Amino acid sequence: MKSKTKIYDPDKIEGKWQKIWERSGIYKTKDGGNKPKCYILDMFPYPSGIGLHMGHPKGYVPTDTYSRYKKMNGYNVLHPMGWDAFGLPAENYAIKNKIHPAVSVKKNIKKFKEQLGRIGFDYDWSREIDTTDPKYYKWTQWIFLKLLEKGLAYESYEPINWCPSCQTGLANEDLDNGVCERCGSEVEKKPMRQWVLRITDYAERLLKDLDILKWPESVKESQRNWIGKSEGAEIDFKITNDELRIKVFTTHPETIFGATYLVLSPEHPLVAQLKDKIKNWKEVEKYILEARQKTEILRTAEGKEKTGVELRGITAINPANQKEIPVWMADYVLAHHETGSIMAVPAHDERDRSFAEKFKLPIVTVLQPLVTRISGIDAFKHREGVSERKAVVAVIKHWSEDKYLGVRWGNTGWQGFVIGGIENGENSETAGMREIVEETGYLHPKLVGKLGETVHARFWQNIKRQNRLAHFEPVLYELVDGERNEPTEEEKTLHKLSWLTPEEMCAFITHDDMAIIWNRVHDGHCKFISGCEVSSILVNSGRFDGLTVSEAVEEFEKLSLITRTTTYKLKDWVFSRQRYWGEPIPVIHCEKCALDNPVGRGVVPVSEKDLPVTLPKVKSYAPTGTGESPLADIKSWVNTKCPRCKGPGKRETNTMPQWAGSSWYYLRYMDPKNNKSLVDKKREKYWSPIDMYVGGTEHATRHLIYARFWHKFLFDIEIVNFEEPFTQLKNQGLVLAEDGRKMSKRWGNVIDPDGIVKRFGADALRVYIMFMGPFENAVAWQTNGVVGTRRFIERVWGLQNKLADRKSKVEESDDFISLLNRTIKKVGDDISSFSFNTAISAMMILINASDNLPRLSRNSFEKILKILAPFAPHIVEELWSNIGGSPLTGKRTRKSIHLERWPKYDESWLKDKTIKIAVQINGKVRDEFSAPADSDENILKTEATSRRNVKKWIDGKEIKKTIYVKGKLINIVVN
RNA sequence: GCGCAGGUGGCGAAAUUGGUAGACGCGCUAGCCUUAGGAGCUAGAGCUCGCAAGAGUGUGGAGGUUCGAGUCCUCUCCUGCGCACCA
Repeated sequence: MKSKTKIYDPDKIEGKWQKIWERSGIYKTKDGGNKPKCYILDMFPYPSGIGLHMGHPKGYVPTDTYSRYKKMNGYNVLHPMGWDAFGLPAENYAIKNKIHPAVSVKKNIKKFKEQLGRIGFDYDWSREIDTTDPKYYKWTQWIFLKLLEKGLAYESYEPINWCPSCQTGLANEDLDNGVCERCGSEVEKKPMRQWVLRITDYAERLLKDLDILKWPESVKESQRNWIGKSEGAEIDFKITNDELRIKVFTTHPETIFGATYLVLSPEHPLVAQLKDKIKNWKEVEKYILEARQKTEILRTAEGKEKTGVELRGITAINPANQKEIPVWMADYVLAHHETGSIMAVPAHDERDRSFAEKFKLPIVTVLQPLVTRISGIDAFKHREGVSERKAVVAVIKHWSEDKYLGVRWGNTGWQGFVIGGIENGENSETAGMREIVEETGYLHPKLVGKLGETVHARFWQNIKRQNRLAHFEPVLYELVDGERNEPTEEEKTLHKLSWLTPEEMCAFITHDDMAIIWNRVHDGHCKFISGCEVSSILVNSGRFDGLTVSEAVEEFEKLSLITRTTTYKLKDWVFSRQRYWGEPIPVIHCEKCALDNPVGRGVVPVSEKDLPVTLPKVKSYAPTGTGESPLADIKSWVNTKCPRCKGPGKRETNTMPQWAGSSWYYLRYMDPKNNKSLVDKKREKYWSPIDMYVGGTEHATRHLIYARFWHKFLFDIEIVNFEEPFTQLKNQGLVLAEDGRKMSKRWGNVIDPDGIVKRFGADALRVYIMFMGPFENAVAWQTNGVVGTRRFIERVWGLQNKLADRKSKVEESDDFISLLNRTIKKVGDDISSFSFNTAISAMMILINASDNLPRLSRNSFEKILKILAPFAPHIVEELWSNIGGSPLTGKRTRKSIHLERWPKYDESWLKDKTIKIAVQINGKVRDEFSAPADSDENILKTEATSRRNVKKWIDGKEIKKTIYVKGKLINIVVN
């Protein structure tokens, strides 16, 4: 009999094992072998001076558990960690405190590593990387050289986003509603030289390959939005009496005949060229200046009220109908979007309509709905001829109630409104009057008005055995009174009439053409009905009238009226920053080479053997504000030899953005020490792609799109063997403060992981983080919750006192053994599906049950420790080692529990021996009883009906049927 | 406005995918015990009525399908996230 074990002291045992693990190297990963590989990656942290925050373990602890589980299941797991250490905070800290960023970064990394170490992760630290290490950024620069070589990096002089506070240019991705996402300053447009990466060349692939990724739908959707593909056409509008043309982009080229005016954005370059011709230049100039002063936010925040000014003296020719149309300027047209100019089709575009209405511009309808019956007896037969007919559709309102007349055509089952042909000499209104009297017998219809555009319908007329194309003119009438001629018997069988409320009418209508008309009367709630196909055909479009949208677009294209194009919202990646703390862009500017080759502007790449171009020491890290980085001041560094002509050259002084190093870091972990290549081909082939990538949602459109872009490029130049870097992605939820707000210094509600580890131990913290809610959920921190998981951990600790002696046999109940087996299965399944919270809940149930046993067998205890090992690695290692000693020698005879195999469960124990059957009467639970698992259905039913609690519900009633759900319940249906 | 997630006790949440709603944990209540602690043990608890047995009711709301609905269908309301005068 063992003596009582000492008190659980996480402080002691956790530190002890962390040291032993590190010394023994049990977490070192081999590159290769017979085991299947599994690459599990956490998004690496930016090592800020504040140290670890709760968000880090929220993501890192679950992947660590997942990693340990995979290892125990025979996988060769790569689970590395490193530092994304370039970036503004370190630089700003340097400016303020005059400490070189490299120094503070080193200090921060040390702190981060210690803090991570205290939580007990299984990282292979021999593969640690740091993006600011020249040995690392040599390869970041190398990738840039390759991009340059392939024409994917270029210098541009277009105006870019400039943050006046951070004193640097920014990419579109770095803006948050027009504001610098880092400091919140209003961003300006500033023309300056910059390096840009041609990410747009990859737009289509970046979009298409999203389909093969196992990523959260929301992240994929964000990326689709960001790429912003739109298919349409470009159309040139010639300016009247001028050689100049206005190019517009539209997603609806079929509406070209409806383009009644053009609109330029205030920034449109053509405006300057047209200045002399514009008669109201003063007014236009004022508008331009006003627009320039408004920020983008202001412009859009003003809502839907549109402003604009006509360019008097300028007109354009609509190439479709040669009509002269006015040209306007308005800020609802955005300069940076597509061509910065539009053809306005007010009849079919909401924005254009409100603009046209405000400024009294013509509105020409060029599309009308076409409904084709595609199923049922009246389905349109595409191969047969068509006879056309004009008809009126009369919607008739009741004289005193809010009801409308529904007509059912007795012989066809068709339900809708009064319909009749329009005869010679009639218009739709008069034809409708006549039809109402003829068809319904009501004598006093009053015309209310037409109901909008013609609705076309194609269907098969079964009685006449022919296709019909009907042009329905909808007209609304109201009856003055109910006076009526009694209809003939024939009429009565032909047309069954009923007065219907608007809701009833929706349900009554059988075809979409009628639904479209009804929606014009009764605003919009009528759903379209299956069996019909709704499309549009052209009208008011000259000889193209009657064509479908796709037919028209095809025709226009043939005539070169339009040029079909696909555009993307994604813009090329502005890649240079006028700051110090980043990778130097490895090129040299040479004036002599510029003369030899004006196209290349004298940009000469640093030769590969001279990489890395290291950051020099500077006196001042502060940005110069001139649009040049602080590097420009270091003459000894800037002035160098041109690698091509050996003449004098100047180094590029811009640096790369923070996203550069993180766009490929996952490859370096595979082969972190390689100084011959970025990554060894064999190793890359072995480890790629990443099987599980975990991080926060804030990287949905930047890091994840940049990294995919670089990866695809590296695939193209055959550095990597697979098109996508991260096959599976998961986002951990936020940790909110106890008050439900974000944790922030400002609110004083920050809980730091270190403090929790000190008070409760790393194992309790780990278990709590995973237990607090589903992995992806944002959940509020509760320190009391950690108390709960600490209690759980201590209960596990206490189990060693129940441990039976090696020699003595222990009888554990069937129930317990069954529970143990089921828990092994459930915990494994749950880890695989990232359902850590339910895995822990299952283990709690098991531990509670173990706690209630008088004695626990060694075998069971070991299994319990093993399934707990991925969650609470320290305590299980301690307990494992406690029971590992031989009672004779006292020597430790076993290796770490983390090198053990995941226990197997026994299928035969997963089934219950006895089952609990619930008895329902009409679906309500009234009783329950236990029975052997193999009980016959009839015996169970007999038992159920004979029970007292059941009898009182069924006595005197007729049992209509009895449903038995195997092993679960019996439902008795009575009336 | 468009798209994507979600709405279940006082709280975090479960629910084998159509079969006993609320497992597990926090908090709470009562009792016990003690080395007075952020401790342990036992019991209780969705809500309403009731001393209780029990009955009614209950997964944002309204309908529907079904012997049976948190789960499926229709409509609707609310919350979070992304995009947004996107041509």
